[in-house]
Amino acid sequence: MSATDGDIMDKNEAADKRETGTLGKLMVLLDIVTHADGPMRFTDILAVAGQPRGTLHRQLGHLTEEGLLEVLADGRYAPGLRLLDLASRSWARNEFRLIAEPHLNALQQLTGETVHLGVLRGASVIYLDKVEGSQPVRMYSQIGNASPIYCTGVGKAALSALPDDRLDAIIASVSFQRFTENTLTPETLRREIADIRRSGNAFDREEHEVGIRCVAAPVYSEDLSFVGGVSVTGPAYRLTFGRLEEWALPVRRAAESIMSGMRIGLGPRR
Amino acid sequence: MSATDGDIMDKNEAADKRETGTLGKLMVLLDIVTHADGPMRFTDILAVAGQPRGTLHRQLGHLTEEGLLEVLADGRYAPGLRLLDLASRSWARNEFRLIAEPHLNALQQLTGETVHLGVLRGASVIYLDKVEGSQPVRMYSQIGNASPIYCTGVGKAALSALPDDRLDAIIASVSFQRFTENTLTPETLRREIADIRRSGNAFDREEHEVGIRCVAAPVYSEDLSFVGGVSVTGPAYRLTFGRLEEWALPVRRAAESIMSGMRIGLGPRR
DNA sequence: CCCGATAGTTCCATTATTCAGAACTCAATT
DNA sequence: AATTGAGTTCTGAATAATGGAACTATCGGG
Repeated sequence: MSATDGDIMDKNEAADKRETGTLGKLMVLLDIVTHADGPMRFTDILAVAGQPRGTLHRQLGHLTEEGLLEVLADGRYAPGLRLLDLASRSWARNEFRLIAEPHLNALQQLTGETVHLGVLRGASVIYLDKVEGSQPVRMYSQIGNASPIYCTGVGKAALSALPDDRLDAIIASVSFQRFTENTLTPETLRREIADIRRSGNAFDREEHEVGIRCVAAPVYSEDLSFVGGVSVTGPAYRLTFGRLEEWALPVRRAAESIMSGMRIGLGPRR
Repeated sequence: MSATDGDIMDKNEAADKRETGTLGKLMVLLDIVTHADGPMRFTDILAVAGQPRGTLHRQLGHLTEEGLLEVLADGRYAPGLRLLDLASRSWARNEFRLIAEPHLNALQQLTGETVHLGVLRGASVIYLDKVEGSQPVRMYSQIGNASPIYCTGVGKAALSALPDDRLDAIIASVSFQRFTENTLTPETLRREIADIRRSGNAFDREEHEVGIRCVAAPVYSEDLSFVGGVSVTGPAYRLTFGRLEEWALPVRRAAESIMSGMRIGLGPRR
């Protein structure tokens, strides 16, 4: 009851209001640089960071010394390699991923299509793992990516596991972008969530990308400290609606296996 | 005058002496947690961090709020998902990786084996990219992983591009661990570096992992702001010594293509 | 039920870092 | 030579981090 209660007291959980002292300010800078289209010059960062020049200079210096940023030969700043090292370690040892791995492989074997494991974080889904059919994993091609909740199978599956208040909070906080003709709106999303809760499966019918469909099922821990989903994704010509229905059960089964694995693997230590 | 002149005169650039203010202290903690075998309790961290409890508590709190760490249901700390997100962004836009990608693919097509791109960072090699062959052989290699310099093809190739003083400094700073019967020692490494400088190719003859061999070639920018290498890696039964020789040239060619790509892609902006 | 031990959290005066803005250097332009 | 733009360094003043101790919670016996 202590660590988990992500109480919904604040509606304004906007990414802008941070209260993490010095670290928070530095992370804002790191975000600016990693989110940019390419390397940024000092002046470019200065313009968006809204900090005095002297201050910014020292901050970037610190980030660079720690390897979180890198200074290119021309003086521009780019994300640093230290990030890759940190991430690869955190990925390799992630408990949820390790527990899910065999089940993802099994599901991949069964379907022959790409299998994803994603987790809800804030109002996005972050992909924790993926098992591809013919081609092996291109690690960061997808893993680590943050994707919208409302138009991915995993995202919708995850949402269906949340209590209504948290669901409402998230829907309210997201701005719905229309990626394809089928992309949901807040209203249609709510209706779908109700369906998913009933059937146990979420579908993505070309809602994010034309030609891509998927079946997903929610995966969550009892205390909702982990909320995510598994999915099978593939091209529309292979994933006919019949196929989607056919694989709905196996996907659900995989999700359940992962969840029981989590109870065994994580439960005893509480 | 003492505070400012942080000239590069100090030889003792051991990883312990950081001068990055508050950020440095936090990064030490982040390293502790990401390098651990598993999630750590508060007290575990306290023991190795050597900080007062109150201080440590606040620091961990800040790291957690920023998503760099995560608190599990039982209170233990694990690396946070924010790291994955940051890394995936920095990876996707990495200039060197983007320039090298097509050449890595070509090399993979030609050889059918796994191709790596790695970069020197301090006394380790960090893998920036990997293109796997169609037959997945499970081996220790992952993007973002930091591996030892002295027993990987990419590592040795990278070393060969360095001037002697930097080479010496690195060799002196590394503790040589014996992974297999063939793992090099400081002396044999120096001899090999000389060979690599002459021939343009580095080899790994089961020096890191039994049954795994590789051919590599150095890739570096003119000003040595980028020092790394490309390699073709595979199981010993396929990568006979004859094969290694046969692929030495194509690997060198790929390295050269990447370097000329770097001159075009990165040069003009300097 | 109470005791002691272990684990984690909060408080607050002290101290060290960070801050902001101006002054400075350096190089490219006119 | 003078001007602009880009980046770096310096300073007292403001702020955030520090560390020690006091506090709470949880657990395992006796």
